[in-house]
Amino acid sequence: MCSTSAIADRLRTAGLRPTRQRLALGALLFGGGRDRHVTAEQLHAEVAARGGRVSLATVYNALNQFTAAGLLREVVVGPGRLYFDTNVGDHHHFYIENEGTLLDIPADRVAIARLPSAPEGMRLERVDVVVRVRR
Amino acid sequence: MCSTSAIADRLRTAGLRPTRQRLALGALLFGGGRDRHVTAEQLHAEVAARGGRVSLATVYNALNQFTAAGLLREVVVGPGRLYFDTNVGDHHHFYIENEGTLLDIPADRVAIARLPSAPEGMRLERVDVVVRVRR
DNA sequence: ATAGCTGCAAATGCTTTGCAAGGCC
DNA sequence: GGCCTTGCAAAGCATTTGCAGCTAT
Repeated sequence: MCSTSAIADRLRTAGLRPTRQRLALGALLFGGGRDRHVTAEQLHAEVAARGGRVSLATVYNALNQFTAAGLLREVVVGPGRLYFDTNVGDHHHFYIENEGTLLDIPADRVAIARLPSAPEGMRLERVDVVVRVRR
Repeated sequence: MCSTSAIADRLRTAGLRPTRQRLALGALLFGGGRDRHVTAEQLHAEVAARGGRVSLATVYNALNQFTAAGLLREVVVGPGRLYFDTNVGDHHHFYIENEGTLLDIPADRVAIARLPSAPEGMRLERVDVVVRVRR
């Protein structure tokens, strides 16, 4: 269920060539079965720790391409703190400020009532709820 | 109600010396009577447009000091997009993505039901709701 | 007088880009 | 082969910091 070929298929379906680098990153991101929140830096370190050789620029490029393809979602919690979330479904986040850690909050655990409608002529893109906590 | 001396008092109360630079910034931020959302860059340009001379570094420092003193609140909507909000009360935001504009949503226009409690041993800091829209 | 500010420029941190070399179809 | 990718290094932004000189109290 998380073989290399499954990831290759996933990339191909998204219109991305399954190169060695993208497969390595994809395996780390999607191969574990559970959802992840990573920064480019973290992912780069992980690949390196497993003996992979992918430049940081390529990690950034790949993450952006994965995001554009709908395989990932960006989560912004602070200036200069861009996370990529493998959970692209509807959900929200806890952000542990003094650790820099993100935790998913399933969409059905948060109910937003009485959200004002988007201003005149605007299309709603997404609603992000970030619950900031501190240990 | 928005004289220079009122702003000077506000700064003094916050433990900040009412210097020429902080008064100029304070007048732009708090003098208009209505709430504002600005970036350091924008505010710097505004001061310059009125003939004021304040360095960008000082604008950043002042905004951070105002925030620490509870006069402003930071709003993060994207990486490298740090806004300062003169409305320090409980409320949320519309973010118009293709304009880079923020709009306040009064707290009583949004009701968050069933928010999961903070994980074990964590103290809730704040809940940020950003409604991303696009024109 | 003196502790606190300011300005400048340099440093920092994160992310993007340009371009030549390499790899997938 | 041809076009997409990669790697490296350099550029780009937003923000912070170090330090000498200035200023409010």
